[in-house]
Amino acid sequence: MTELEEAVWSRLRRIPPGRVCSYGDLAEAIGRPGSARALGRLLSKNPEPIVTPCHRVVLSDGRLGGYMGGYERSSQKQELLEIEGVKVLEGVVVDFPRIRFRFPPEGSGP
DNA sequence: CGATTGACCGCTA
DNA sequence: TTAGCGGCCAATC
Repeated sequence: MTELEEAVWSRLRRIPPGRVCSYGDLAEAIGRPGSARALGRLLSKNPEPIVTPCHRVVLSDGRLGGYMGGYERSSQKQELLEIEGVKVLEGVVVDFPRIRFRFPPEGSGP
């Protein structure tokens, strides 16, 4: 488990149910703005897809993006989100800017 | 080592 | 407004 991966999982676990963030948001939160695509690569090999809520990470325009290795399983990503109360229409998170989770500035946590 | 790949992002036509 | 395209960074070949 690399240090980068650990940083990613720990931030991911702080996103509450019913909220989502973008890959770019996550990248910024771990102090690596611009590495959104690289993070997607990491999430694609997420060892524990349920405990680590990688389904709460979507594209910056509100589209779902991939899940568990590719775009094929994004429907399952949608189901998980809807269970948490996130509405999705036509593969797009409804009202994405409003339910978007803002990561607290670094140092404000434990 | 360099080259390629991928669950992305933002600008341009 | 909607497509397309290049750039980005970390892992893999």
